[in-house]
Order: sequence, then structure tokens, then C-alpha cells
Amino acid sequence: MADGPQGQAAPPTLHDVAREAGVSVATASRALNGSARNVRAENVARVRAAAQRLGYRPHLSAQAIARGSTRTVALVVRDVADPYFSAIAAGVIEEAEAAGLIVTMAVAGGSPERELQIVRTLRGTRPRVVIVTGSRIDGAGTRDALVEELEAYRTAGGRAVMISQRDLPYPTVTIDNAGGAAELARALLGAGYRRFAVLHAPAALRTSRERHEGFLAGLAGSGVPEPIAVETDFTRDGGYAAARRLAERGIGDVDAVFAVNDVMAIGAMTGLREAGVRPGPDVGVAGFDDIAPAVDVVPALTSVAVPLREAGAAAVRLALPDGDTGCEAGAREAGVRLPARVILRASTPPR
Amino acid sequence: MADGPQGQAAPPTLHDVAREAGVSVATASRALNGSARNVRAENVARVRAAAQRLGYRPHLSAQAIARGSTRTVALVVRDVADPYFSAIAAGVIEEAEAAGLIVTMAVAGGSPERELQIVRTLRGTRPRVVIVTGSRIDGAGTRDALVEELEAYRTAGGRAVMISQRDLPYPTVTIDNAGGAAELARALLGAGYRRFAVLHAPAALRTSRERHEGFLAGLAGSGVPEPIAVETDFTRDGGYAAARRLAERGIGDVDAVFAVNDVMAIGAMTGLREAGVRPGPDVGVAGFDDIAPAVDVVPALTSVAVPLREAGAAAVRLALPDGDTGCEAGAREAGVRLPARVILRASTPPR
DNA sequence: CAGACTGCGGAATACGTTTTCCCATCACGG
DNA sequence: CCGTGATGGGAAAACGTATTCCGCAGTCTG
Repeated sequence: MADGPQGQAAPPTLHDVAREAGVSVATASRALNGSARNVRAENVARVRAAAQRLGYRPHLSAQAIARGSTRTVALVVRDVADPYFSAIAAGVIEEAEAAGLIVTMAVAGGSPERELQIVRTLRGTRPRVVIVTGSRIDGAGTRDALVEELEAYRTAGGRAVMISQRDLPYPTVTIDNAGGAAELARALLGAGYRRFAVLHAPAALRTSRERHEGFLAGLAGSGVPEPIAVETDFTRDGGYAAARRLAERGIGDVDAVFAVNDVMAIGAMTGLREAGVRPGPDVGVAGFDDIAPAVDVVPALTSVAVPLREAGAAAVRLALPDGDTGCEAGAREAGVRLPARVILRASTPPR
Repeated sequence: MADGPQGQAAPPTLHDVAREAGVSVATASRALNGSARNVRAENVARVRAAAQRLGYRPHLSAQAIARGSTRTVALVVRDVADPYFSAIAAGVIEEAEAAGLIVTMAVAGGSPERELQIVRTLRGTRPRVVIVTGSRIDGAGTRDALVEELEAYRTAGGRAVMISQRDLPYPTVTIDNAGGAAELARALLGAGYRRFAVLHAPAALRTSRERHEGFLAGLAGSGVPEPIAVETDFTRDGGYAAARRLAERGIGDVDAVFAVNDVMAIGAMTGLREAGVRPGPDVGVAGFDDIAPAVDVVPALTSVAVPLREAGAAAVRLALPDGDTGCEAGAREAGVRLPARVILRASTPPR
């Protein structure tokens, strides 16, 4: 109270607490985080009271260095603002907090170099687990450097787990992109669609490729003509532009458009509409991910629901020791594969 | 290479690097992070090479405790999966990374108790700045405890900044909710609308209240009848339900519906449609936030654009010392207020 | 050419914890 | 009454880094 507004009072340390309680630091430490050693009940109470009075919070960095391990999980995503990643992040954070872990988050922005650099600096925080998510671009030269970095990290006792990056030698939680897309293809065939266009991103983007190939696989043997493939960006604007191009070229020979993600599909719907083609009645439209706005778009968008939040949670379960959370022993190294579920809506009426 | 797959090799420390380079730890430290002291160029090179060879990363916790300060910013949000918060988070992360800071993120889930508890444990990480965002529920009893916690944090040399929580004694970046809503009201009047309904959340939710009141203020003096107020949840489903209720009650006496955020507005649009009322032609619909899907919904949603990403970035600029990033001196304590801009779209055609 | 000063390397200390090790006290059995 | 073990407290070392302080060599000044 006596010091000015800028009073740079150092936060109380364990020494302060010990002095206030009239015991040694060792006892104070033992009292506060119940070690193997016993402390007399009276002293425990005194220390607790002193800590409370002083507003003491243990210095987590100091604990980390004394204990030799932290309680943080590091999460690398491509873009937090993207609903795909933010849903995953939500799952990670929820599960981590349940296990008493703090999560630090960094965004790689789609650049493999940036991703590598981030994993590098993150290693300095000695996290208990690092989760890297986002389908990495295939063939980028940084792959080996990334593996090397993660390997150094792992030999130091850390756990690395991937989300939807199956090609790295770590436990991975994957979404069944191919299976979901195949199922969607069959569902559309069942609804009477025959002539398809696929809006996809460059094949180097693994997620896009898997969904594209899965869709083709689902069509296989049905005798329908080869779908028209339109390559574009993995974004809303990419879908929009691709749809415009498709419409300009003439869309009379297509029944339904499958975009490899929902934001593309939604962009495509407005692209089609602006070109005078009615999504739904004129051509069916389907997406992938089942993001929240899918139900509110008109017509409501047929999509493939992907348990993103669950994927995030599963990743931290994979990383934690078996005891901490339920997790089948075998899965620890193999990883887990989450199913995707098709949801038919008004954008693909039966025909 | 000789050790098994589980080789728990401790990560190299600065001692290892120093030994490898044939210098003392002091020199190694100075060489790696260029202190005030000079080191002979040859030694710098030797140390750098050794660090590179060993794959050394400084132990950030150790640095933190030696230096007495960290390079992390702690961000508290209500829900990462919510596009509102994830956009803010994106801005925070971007700006923080530009300044070489690592951000740790925690979600409070809308519960003031949880928020308090989170700020508590976060304080243990001794972040350089803590940013808490999300309009806190007014009158929750934890307010004082939160201020006390943040105060303890600040006297320890930390910076606390708020996003859109104007009632706490810290620099705050606010969105001009009231002004934006008032401007929207005037724009709708200009487009010929006269009889309004407002879909809002409980008044304890500050953001909702500000937008609601701002809208009424914008209407003031125009002579239009008092808008019908419908209280509901601050979510998509809340908007949907409120719209259904409104339609059941008979909607003949309303021209336009203003929902205090976009997800509510979008939910309301499908609610209206399902009740046989066409959004746009039959009744105008407007939201607030201008989230991404607003353009792709049909009809495209009139909204008030809010610079969320910028708000996040501004928050970290507010927190950092004046030199680090451009930031007017006066703003440091006062905080900044970001304008909101109305965007008229097809959901409110002139009438 | 003597003395002061500069430049730079290293030993030692500090940071805030946890943990190991030692010691005092006490209860108990012989 | 003495030895023995159990119990719990405290001193000190450890964790990995930054930094202060000291000392040595070399350079400049008068």
C-alpha cells in the first residue's frame, strides 16, 4: 500500500512463504505439493495459510527446471482462424486442461519452413508433448529436418503426435478422408447423381488428394463417366472461382459438384448462383468437414462430418502415459483413425 | 546411435556446447545471445558451430529464471472454436510472434470462476503480458478476485490488457459496439425500414447490451415505434429459436430483425425460413460481426464489420513497451477503441 | 618507459524450485 | 537404561542459464 503505482514488488517466492510460516523452504515445498515425505499436519496448515496470505504462486519455470519436466503441451496449427484448426485446438485444449496441462500454441501459416522453425523454438520450452497438425505439403524439403528435430525432441523424453500427417514416424490421429469421401460418392449415386465435377486443391495437399481419390474410389465400378476435375485453392475463394469457371465453361453435363471441403463448397454455391445456376435444383453440391455454417446455408449443404474436436482430444490422449487417460495400449504407437460420416441435406436432393 | 530406441539422452546443455567449443559457459552464453559484452569473433564462430553440431536449444525455463522474465504472452478466451475468439487469437498470435513472443492459450468456457482459476495458474508462468478477452458477465462475484489477481501480477512487472472488458482497471481494446449498432440503425432507417425486432442476449452480457442499446440510440428521434425485444441465447441456436418464437407470435408488424451477432442472425434466417417467412423480401435481417459465412448465406447478410484480428494485434501492441511496436504513447494506459463498419447486403433490400 | 585503460575469458554467484542427505527427536523393545 | 528404528525438519546440492566480478594480456598516453 505504501509503494507508488509502479511498485515493482517482486512476487513472493517459496522462501518468503517459508519465512512467513516459520519453517524451512524444504518443508514449505513439501507441504505445498505433497511429496513422498510426510510433513506434520500443523506445519502443512501453517504453510498453506502463509501461501494464501502472500498470494504465492509457484514459479512454473523454476519448477520445470528443478523437476526436469514441464506440464505444457505445444500445439502447432496452420491457422487458428480457420474453423478446421480452431475446432481441433479446442479439443486439444479441453483434454489438456483436464489433465492439468497448459497448452502453448503457434501458427505455421502453411509454410513448411515456418513450421520447422516453430518446432525448433518450441523445443526450447521442453514441452511434455508436441502436437503438429495440418496436412503438410508433400515433398517439401523440410521434411527430414522436421523429423530430425522431432527425433531430438523425443530422445529427450518428449512425446510427438501428429494430426492428419500420416507420413511422419509418430503416432498419428487421422481422419478417414478417403473412406468418408467414398461413402459420400456412394450416397450421391444412390440419390441418382451420375455426372460429377470435383473441386480440389493441388495434389500436394494430402487432405485434398485423399478426399479426391476416395471419391473416385467410391464411384469405381458404377459405370458413371469420369468426373471433371477442377484444381483451385483450398479456400472459400478458391471454391468460388472454380465454380465460376465451371459455369462459364458450361455446366450442362454435370449433375453434382463435390468440393473437397465445406468452405470451398460454400464459395462454390455462391459462385454457381451468381452464374445463374441454382445449387440444389440445378446441380447438387456437396462438401466435406460439416462446419457449423453448413446447415444455415441455402440449400443446406450435404457434407461429411469430421470429428475435429475429438481428433484434438485423441491426440493428447495418445501422447499421455496410459494411466492418465483411457487409451488402448496398442493405440499408443499406432495412432488412431477417426471415422467420417456423410450427412445428406437439401443441397443434394434425390433426382 | 549406440543407444536403443528409448535412449533417454538428456538434451545438450550450454555446458555441453561450451565444452565442445573449448570455451567457458560464460563465453558460450555471451556468444549465443550477444550480450553487452563482446566476444572474439573466432570464439563466436566456434560456439555457434558447436551449438549447431549438438542441436542445442536453450532451455527457455532456465533462461526465464536466470533473466527474471519470460517471453510469453498468456491469452484467455472463452472458446477457441468460436470464430469471434479465434479471429482475435489469430491477431494476438501473429503480432506476438512478430515480436518474438510465444503465446500460451487457455479457455475459460464462459464461467467467471474458471476464468479466475485460469488467470491464477497462468500467473505461475510469469508471462510478460496477459490478455483476457470475452465480455465477462457483469456482476459476477469473481470480479474483485480477478482484479486482485491481476494487480498482484502487475506489481510483479507484468502487463495486463483486456479485450472488450471495459470495466476492469487495465488498458483495454474495445470494439465500438454501440457506435456500430447506432450506425446500422440509421442505415436501416435510410433503407426504409421502420418497425424493428431485436434479438439479444441477457443484458448481463455486456457486448449484447451495448449493441442493443446502441441500436436503440440510433433509432432515437426517428419517431419509429419501440422495437420488439426478444431475449435469447448468444448462439446460433438462440437466434434460431427466437426467430421461431417471433414468427409464431405473428411477424406482420415487423420490417426488420436485428440480431446482436451474426451467428444468431444466421440462425434466425433459417428459423424464419422454416416458419414460411422469407428473409430479405419479407423481413430484413441484420447481424453484427461480419463473420466469414455472412457473404455466402442467402440472401447475403447485412452486418457490422468488426476488426477482430486487428483487436488481437492491438492488444499485444498495447502491452509491449513503446519502442517495440508503433503505439501512441497516450494509448498505453487509456487503451484503444476500434471502429465498427456497417455493410449493407441483400438481406436488407431497400423498401 | 611507467602507468592507466581497454578488451575479453573464466570462475563464481544468482534465479526459484525440488530433492538428497544428514541430523535431532521420539517411541519402543530388550 | 541403552540401542534401534521411525518420523520429520533443515542445510545444501542440483537443475540450466545469465551475469557480476576478477584477472590477464595487450594498447594507449604522457
